[in-house]
Amino acid sequence: MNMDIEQQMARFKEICRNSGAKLTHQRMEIFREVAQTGIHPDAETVFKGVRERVPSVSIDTVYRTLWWLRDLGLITILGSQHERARFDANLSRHHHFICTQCGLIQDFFSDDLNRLELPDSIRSIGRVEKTQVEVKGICHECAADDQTGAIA
Amino acid sequence: MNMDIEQQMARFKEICRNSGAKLTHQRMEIFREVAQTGIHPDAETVFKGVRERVPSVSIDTVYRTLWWLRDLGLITILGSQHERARFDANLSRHHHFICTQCGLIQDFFSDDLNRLELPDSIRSIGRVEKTQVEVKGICHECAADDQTGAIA
DNA sequence: TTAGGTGCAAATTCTTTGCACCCTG
DNA sequence: CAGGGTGCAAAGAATTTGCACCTAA
Repeated sequence: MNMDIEQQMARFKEICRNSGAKLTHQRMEIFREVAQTGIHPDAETVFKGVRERVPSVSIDTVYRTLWWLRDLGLITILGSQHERARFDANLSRHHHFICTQCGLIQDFFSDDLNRLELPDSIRSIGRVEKTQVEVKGICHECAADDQTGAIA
Repeated sequence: MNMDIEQQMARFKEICRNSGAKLTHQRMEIFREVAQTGIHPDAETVFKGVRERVPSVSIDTVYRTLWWLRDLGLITILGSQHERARFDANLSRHHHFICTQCGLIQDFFSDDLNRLELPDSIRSIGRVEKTQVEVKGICHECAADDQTGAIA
């Protein structure tokens, strides 16, 4: 189901090299930490784990590296992005489209999606209270902005 | 699809009264602000909106009220909870079970869910890059802790 | 060698808390 | 009138930044 850790490390090294970035000890250990755990750690947790192997590592390097890994597409971030809490008063059954560029969260509705069947394996994890589909992508407005040729 | 705003306000007032809490001007306007917008605002955005109508309101009241509204079940919070960014190196297709009590995020897999059909309405929002199912609930460990009778 | 990367410490930004005063019930 | 709720200001977290030194290539 998941890539072998050494396979992931190899892929990481290759992408890193290709991007022209330096392959430092810290970067390798930070990526390894995220890749080898299944717990979806936050920055602090990654930091503590890496520090066991690289005692001199600093929290700001962990942050810088995590965002850099995201930019390279080697890791993803849960939630809308690396964003603050956002609130929703719509209690009716709905789903979310999240623009990964501007942070827009747009509701959408679908009876089909409301009827989703979850796999049995869920029961071994816990009691389900709510199921929602989360779609990530680029909203039309951001797509247009990109074309209009902003700085990039 | 969505409750009418005045209907929502009425429901809010009732739940508020039933809970024994006071129905203050601030609380009403903060709830109204979240309920009347579709943009899933963050705390700062709610604050700015409410301040137009209640200039004296303070940001800490907004935070306190938002968490209180969540506790009453009148609003929900997007993302795992009101939590920090969390990272994921598993790039293969998977879905998440999120425990709303302890913050556990557990991956699960399902070919059926991978084959989800999104409604056409999605196309009017933007270009889809990734679709994931997010299941929220209480994990077995938390459920067990609750029984063992902690403080509550 | 040398440009990018790191660690440190300080700055920001976001969120929470203590406390005196205020207002709903 | 009483007790919960609010605003203020200050404290605490979480995250980012400037800068001098370090190190992979």
